[in-house]
Amino acid sequence: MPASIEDVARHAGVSTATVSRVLNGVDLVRPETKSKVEKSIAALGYRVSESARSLRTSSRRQILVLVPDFSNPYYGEIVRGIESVAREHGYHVLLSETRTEGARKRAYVELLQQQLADGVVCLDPVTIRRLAADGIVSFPWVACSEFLPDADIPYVSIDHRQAAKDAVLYLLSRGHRNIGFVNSDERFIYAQQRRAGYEDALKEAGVDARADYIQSVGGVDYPLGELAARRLLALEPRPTAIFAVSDTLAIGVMKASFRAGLKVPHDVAVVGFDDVPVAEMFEPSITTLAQPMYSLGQRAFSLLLQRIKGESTTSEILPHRMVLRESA
Amino acid sequence: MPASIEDVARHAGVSTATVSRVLNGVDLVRPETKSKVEKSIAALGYRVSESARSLRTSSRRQILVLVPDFSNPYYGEIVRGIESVAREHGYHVLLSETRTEGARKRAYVELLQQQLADGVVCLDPVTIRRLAADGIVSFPWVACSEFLPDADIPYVSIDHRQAAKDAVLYLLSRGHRNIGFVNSDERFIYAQQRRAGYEDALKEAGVDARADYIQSVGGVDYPLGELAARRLLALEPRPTAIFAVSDTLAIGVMKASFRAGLKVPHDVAVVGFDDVPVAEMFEPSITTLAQPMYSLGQRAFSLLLQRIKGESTTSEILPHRMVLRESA
DNA sequence: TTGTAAGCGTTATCAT
DNA sequence: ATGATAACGCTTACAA
Repeated sequence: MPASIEDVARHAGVSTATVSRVLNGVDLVRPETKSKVEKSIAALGYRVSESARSLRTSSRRQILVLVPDFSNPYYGEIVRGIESVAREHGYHVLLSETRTEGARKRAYVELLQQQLADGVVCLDPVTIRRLAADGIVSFPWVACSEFLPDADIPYVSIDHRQAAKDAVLYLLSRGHRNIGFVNSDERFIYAQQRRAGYEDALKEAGVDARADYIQSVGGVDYPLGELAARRLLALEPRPTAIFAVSDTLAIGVMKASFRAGLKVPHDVAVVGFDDVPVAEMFEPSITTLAQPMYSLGQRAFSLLLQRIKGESTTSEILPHRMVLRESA
Repeated sequence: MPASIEDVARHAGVSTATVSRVLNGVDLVRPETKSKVEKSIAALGYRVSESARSLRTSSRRQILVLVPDFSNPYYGEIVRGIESVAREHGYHVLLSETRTEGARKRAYVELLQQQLADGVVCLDPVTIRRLAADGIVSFPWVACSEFLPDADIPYVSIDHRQAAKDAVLYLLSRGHRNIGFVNSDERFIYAQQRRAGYEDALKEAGVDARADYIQSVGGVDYPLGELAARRLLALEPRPTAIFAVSDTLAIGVMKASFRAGLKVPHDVAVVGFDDVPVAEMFEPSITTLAQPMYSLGQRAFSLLLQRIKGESTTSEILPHRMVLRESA
């Protein structure tokens, strides 16, 4: 049996109220009393029961992070950011993967029904839409990376449209006119915005957008990138450059290009998105749009904390950055 | 204010004990009573307070997973396995990254001092050693992937020695005699065992082991793989094959090889370890030793659950598998 | 089959 | 500056 606050109180010859006071560093406690209590705490190896504290304060000091895919380093970096600042504020991080619809549903129900977390950072586009559609607005949650422009839900993200435009503008500046676009799932805002950015750049350069140059494959897994590239490379005229909305897709695109006997960037230039760690290591190394994943996570938690405290919040757009490497 | 069990009881015209009974599906409750209660629960939108339940049962139905690096997909897969079966058993997963010594220390202290989790799955070699050294044995925890052979701590892992031997045997069978070995940190058991496997294979083939063919670089980050390769490739005679103890290191090795103007596998064959998703996508695709990451995670949780329940447990060795691709 | 009530370990209000 | 004590919402003997 672990020591309770009462054991400490008895040992120190004070009341539990006093022990609680030194525990929480609130109110005035006479220095001598305080050190007496601290000695007893040490002597008994006492640790406060988080469960009791949670019940009493109705706060778990935990947040839930909903992640589409644990094995995607993009999300890993964001989670790192979230955790780093959560920890600073005494919060712990509960993780749920929403890869499958079943998992997503369970997570959703738990999120709403049990109060095991004081708030939620949601990285999953589908769940974000669902939360908004269900009008979940009193519960403290924020969107990160993906978001809803018009809903009243705080988010942290980048300017996807401008970022995509930057990428395509770069390709145009290198003389490319036939530029393929590999998108994930256009139901998602980030995907819509990146597509808009792609089209913005083309229009600005006076280049006609060809519908068949746009491949939306519904996800960001490697094989989907290969699939998109196979389709794109079969087109006439064949694109001389391909912009993919994630590094994983870009890798798939390159793989398919190699299989087709094409050299990157000589025969087809490839630009990715995210700048995950492996982007620098791939052969050729990947030219990509870097998102500040770690900061995205940090800011998302800060926003969430404001919501938890009931303060008003305002969404944030963080800067992106184009990283020039070998693939384009 | 969310409805409490008392509200439900009042609404249904029964006692809180009865509500609790239908909540937990225990004891006999008359079907009519049960449905009456269930109606009230639905009507009031009642959800049990996990905090109160935790306090009462002194179980949080949460486990803590200590992970060296979130952005490494190897750990991501293991965490997925852990979470999948944890969820089946009604447990939630708390995540802490132990990348830095500071984070590691904090996590360690929290692990021991607060009872915010019913148990721990530890993936971090350093923390595993520390827990063992500190004689933490009454607290329910298990090691996963890394482990301690002689300590009395349950673990799930693979036969690292045999796996490494398999890899090197394969290289030998392809005619290689000058085989470099890139290890991470030989303070860790898995690293020691893989090195032993490397030496076993050499000995079995009657090939002399050269000390300078072994590079221990202290970690598995990409740049460390490049570093190791630069050293190895400067040797005389130059190794014609390199076995690295992780795919990330293997990728670094290949990168450095390309930079040195060498072709893989023609000039230098490369074998990795883990079979992370990108191993198949790299150019050339990576021949590697696949670990059953997902199963590792699943079994680790199962073992932990046994410990939590106070049942006796026995460590498990899961099968590995060599995956032949293009790099060797 | 159901109800009563004690108690889990805190925090916070009100006295003193 | 400190103490007594009432919650917080649940589970579980024990009683009925």
